[in-house]
Amino acid sequence: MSTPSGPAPGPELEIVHLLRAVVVELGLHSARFAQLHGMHPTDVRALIALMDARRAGEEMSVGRLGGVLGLNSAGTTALVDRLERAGHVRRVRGAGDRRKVVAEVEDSAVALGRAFFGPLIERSAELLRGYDAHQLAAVRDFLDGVRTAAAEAGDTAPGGGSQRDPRHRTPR
Amino acid sequence: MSTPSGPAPGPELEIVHLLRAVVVELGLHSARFAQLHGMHPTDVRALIALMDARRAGEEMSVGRLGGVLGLNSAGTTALVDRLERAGHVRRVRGAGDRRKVVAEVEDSAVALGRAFFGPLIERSAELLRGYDAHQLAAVRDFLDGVRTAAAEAGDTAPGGGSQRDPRHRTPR
DNA sequence: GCGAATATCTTGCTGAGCGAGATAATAAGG
DNA sequence: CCTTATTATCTCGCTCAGCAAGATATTCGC
Repeated sequence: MSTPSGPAPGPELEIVHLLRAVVVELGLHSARFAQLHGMHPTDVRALIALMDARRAGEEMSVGRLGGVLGLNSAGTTALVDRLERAGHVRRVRGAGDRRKVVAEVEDSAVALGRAFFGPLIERSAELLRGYDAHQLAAVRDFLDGVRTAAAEAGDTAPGGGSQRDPRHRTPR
Repeated sequence: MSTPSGPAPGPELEIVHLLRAVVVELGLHSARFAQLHGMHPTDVRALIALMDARRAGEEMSVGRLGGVLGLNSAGTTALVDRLERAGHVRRVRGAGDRRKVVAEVEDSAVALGRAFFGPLIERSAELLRGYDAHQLAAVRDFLDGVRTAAAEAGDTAPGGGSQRDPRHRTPR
């Protein structure tokens, strides 16, 4: 975000500013997780993407992972090398297409993430339990609206445009 | 966050998951801003911190900036060098303490940030205008609660502990 | 089966960030 | 006022994440 010295600090902008503060704070929390386990921010993002895929029951190939994270193939290979060396991930040849290499998170990595982020998730869920349906709907709609707005701002080409899974970024 | 394959996908966890998605999406939006202007994620974080300080009316020395971002002195010097070279920041000798070097954002950088993030901020504020006081309070309290929980999780030493302005990280 | 397309890996390089130490300015003592 | 310790920043050399280009292996169309 940024909110650079807004002239009118209305009640809405205060909340937007608060959301930005939350983003910063959660980013720092992820950084602590990374440092605690000798990982880099990108490694954490990769693990999150892999866990999301696992929960959704879909395979995450090395190439798709790179697309999600915005890395090229060389960087993605190095990333999976790091995660594999640390024992957080294992490489499995694609069942249907044997050119592909599917990255699967190890249960130990899932346990690591749960142990670190679990308390924060539980605390957040607990906060929400204190609200009625009317309020929950507001929170959900606001978050979903912001997410959609940010995603659309990326799709509707603001100049730079392509970042979403460019499969190497326009190889001529 | 991470929410690694929770066993009970209650209505609260869905919102927590949504918050994580928002964090990811806003991170990608910042990354687009960075790439659009030939900057790195750290540079964007630094500009945000500098604009926050400017709005709060306080000086941000090079050392304090490094502490906020979790960089050591060498990395911070290189960071400010980059920002200065790009014309986003200028170095000013500290008025009271002439050992310090205060980094000030140029107006052009503020304009850049406003132009890019302004629409998203405006859209978010617009969403909030559709809610009543009861709902606004829920959104505000939830965000503030999550922010506080994440910040406390960092302070109450989860093993790694010190990350918040460690002034070089405990030099023995 | 042969060539094009796809998916990953290898090689060499650029640059962000770290550790150690140099330099400059302030603060505390005598 | 001069010396010594402390604080703040900068310089140097290094490591490693990520990029570009090309090599290798597998699949698909004809």
